[in-house]
Amino acid sequence: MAASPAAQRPKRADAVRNRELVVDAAAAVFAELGADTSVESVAERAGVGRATVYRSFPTKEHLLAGVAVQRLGHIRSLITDALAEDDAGAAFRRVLVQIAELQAADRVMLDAMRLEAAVPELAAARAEVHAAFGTLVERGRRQGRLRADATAQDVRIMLTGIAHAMPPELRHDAAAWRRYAGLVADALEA
Amino acid sequence: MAASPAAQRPKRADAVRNRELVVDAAAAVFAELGADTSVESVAERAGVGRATVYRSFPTKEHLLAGVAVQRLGHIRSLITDALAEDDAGAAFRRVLVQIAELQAADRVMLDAMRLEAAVPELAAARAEVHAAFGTLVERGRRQGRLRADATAQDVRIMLTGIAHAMPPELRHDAAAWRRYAGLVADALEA
Amino acid sequence: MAASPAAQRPKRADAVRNRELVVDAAAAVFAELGADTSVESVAERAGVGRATVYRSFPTKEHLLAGVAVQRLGHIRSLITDALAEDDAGAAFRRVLVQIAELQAADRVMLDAMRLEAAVPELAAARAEVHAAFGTLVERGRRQGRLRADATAQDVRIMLTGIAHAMPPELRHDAAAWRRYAGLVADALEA
Amino acid sequence: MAASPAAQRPKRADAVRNRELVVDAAAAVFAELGADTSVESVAERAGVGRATVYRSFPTKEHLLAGVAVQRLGHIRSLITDALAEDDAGAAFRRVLVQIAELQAADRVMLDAMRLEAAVPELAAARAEVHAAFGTLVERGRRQGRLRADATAQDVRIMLTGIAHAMPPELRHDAAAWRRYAGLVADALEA
DNA sequence: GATGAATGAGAATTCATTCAT
DNA sequence: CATGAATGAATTCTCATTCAT
Repeated sequence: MAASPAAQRPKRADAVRNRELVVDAAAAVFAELGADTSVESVAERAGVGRATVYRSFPTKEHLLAGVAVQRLGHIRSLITDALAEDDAGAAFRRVLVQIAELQAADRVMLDAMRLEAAVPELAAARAEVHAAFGTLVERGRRQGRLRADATAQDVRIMLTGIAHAMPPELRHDAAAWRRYAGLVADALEA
Repeated sequence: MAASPAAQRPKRADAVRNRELVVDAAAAVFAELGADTSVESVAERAGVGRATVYRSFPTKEHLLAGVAVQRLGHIRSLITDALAEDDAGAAFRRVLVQIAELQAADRVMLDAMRLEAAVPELAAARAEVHAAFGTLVERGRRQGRLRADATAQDVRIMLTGIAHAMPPELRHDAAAWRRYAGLVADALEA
Repeated sequence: MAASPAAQRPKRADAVRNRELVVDAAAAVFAELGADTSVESVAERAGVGRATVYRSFPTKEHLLAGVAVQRLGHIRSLITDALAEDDAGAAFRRVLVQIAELQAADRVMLDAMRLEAAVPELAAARAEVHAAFGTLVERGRRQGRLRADATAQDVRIMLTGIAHAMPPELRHDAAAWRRYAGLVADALEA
Repeated sequence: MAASPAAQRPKRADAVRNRELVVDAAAAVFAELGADTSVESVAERAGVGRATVYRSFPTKEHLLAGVAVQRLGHIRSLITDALAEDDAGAAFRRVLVQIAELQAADRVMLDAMRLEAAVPELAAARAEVHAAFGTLVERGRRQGRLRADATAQDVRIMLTGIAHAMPPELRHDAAAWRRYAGLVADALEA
């Protein structure tokens, strides 16, 4: 019965559409050229004026955060799916691969991770993913599939790290990604 | 046997000294504040004028490359030492830890790694380290201590990646670094 | 006798109401924060959309002029009242104080005064006030209460000037205002 | 024997010259068009690049302050001269006229006065002028030439105020300025 | 008729790099 | 040779104003 918190301003259809256009463009541009690419180029890619970007995102930082939130949402759903599985070890390994594939060809996440959580939505999204991952890792440990000291943070550090260090020619090589995800899994398994 | 004087530019003593001052300053500043810190601040730290920096390095990119070359030299010597050891497995693990410690609190290397090898010295230094690492890994494989598909590139990707993804509060935590180096070693051991 | 409907635009009741809402909001906002505050904030204060402001005022300049006209109307009525009094000297002094009080805490008028009279209503309102003041001063002179060379313009320059130069901590100090109005009167009295 | 405080960086001749060029240009431009004119136009008037302005003045605010300091220095010396005179009343009146003439055609000072004293040199210059004026007024009061409640602040408020309210067509009319300075003197004399 | 969205034109500021002393 | 000065090219962000719902 209570209105959903976001329902305060139902927002016009075109505004919503443009916001999405912008986030997608930002995701693409930042992924390709790094987070210090100009807002101008994001606007161009989105096919809107520079100022339109600023309508949806008061600051470049917010824009970056917006991209990160989107992506974290995706990751979150991957983990949720994995939690529905019985075999925690297999699920863990699969999620790693999926995330790795997601991050292929993408330089955004780490830049976004360096952001102080000045943007509340980003902090929230991070916390959610971290919690979900925590559950997944915990289950793996309890089933004896992961080493006792494995943490969600380990996963994050290693995976996002690899994503960043990946040389350009391997960025789109799914097999390579699968292999590195596997190595990480190996490192963390009991 | 002597090269023509003009071609070799024997370089005056103070020029050499200044070059070193500048590289060291750049290493320090970039490590602390990231590679997009201004050339001005590097000059200031070095105690020289801005233009003096440009005398030794025609471009900011060259400066960054200079820092990377210095660092790669250091890493190279670590590997060389390791190659003198008998136990390839132990040596490998130790080098990982050493490198990890080197990279603690340092944001330069990855930025430098992203550099296209426009600067020849950088390409050379990279190749050298890569080769040395290749030898080390190869020995480890032959001794059956590393998995058959382990490569020098794996090490680079995982280590530098972790260095970048490391959250600030762990950056200076040597124990954490040792732990992650260990995880990488675990992942690559047979 | 009735003008053609299109030419006169009899204006709907709500349109009129909105116009007033907007002028009042503009008066408040500009007084508080100066004339270079955004149209957006005026709209917000008025509780209407930005575009609604532009319906009543084709330009920000017109909006500023609107505020000035309103205020000049007020001043005008003060002078009219004064003209009904017998003692021109006392009346003059009283009006000065009243105007001073009006302008306390208000940064609009001078900004508005700098406006070229591109807006006809503003020119008209100015002329009216000027004329009324002229009459008042003239009477004072004829009664021998004001110096022979005193003009309405003197009053305007000194009063609005003081209003602008008044330091913030005195802006709301009615006693200080009364004092300065008195000084101006002293300067202009015979 | 001690080096003068400013002697820390003797500054190159061309730098000094340019700084003056810039201040003068700023004084002219701001006087003519108001303090919200772009830095660009100041640079253009000075015949230098925009960034050159920023070399001498880290901020537009500093630039404005610089202009104000220059002007306050001038005013200060006028007052100092006046203090050397015997007849405080005449001296007072003369200074008012001189200052008025100085401020003719100038919109800067008031804008500068609104500046929070974020720039220390400005605060100092203000304090100095204020103190000197205080002495002058005090002397006038003691000689019975000025009213007992006259203050340096009164002078500042009235004079700078008038400067601001002066209509454009009178801005360059020295006679008008003399007249208004006289009115202020009248207002403040015993 | 009213609104929120979109936008182009600036504005301040920073920085890598080149030049005159 | 070394330096500080100068600069043009970007970059982030703001705002008056016009448009589509």
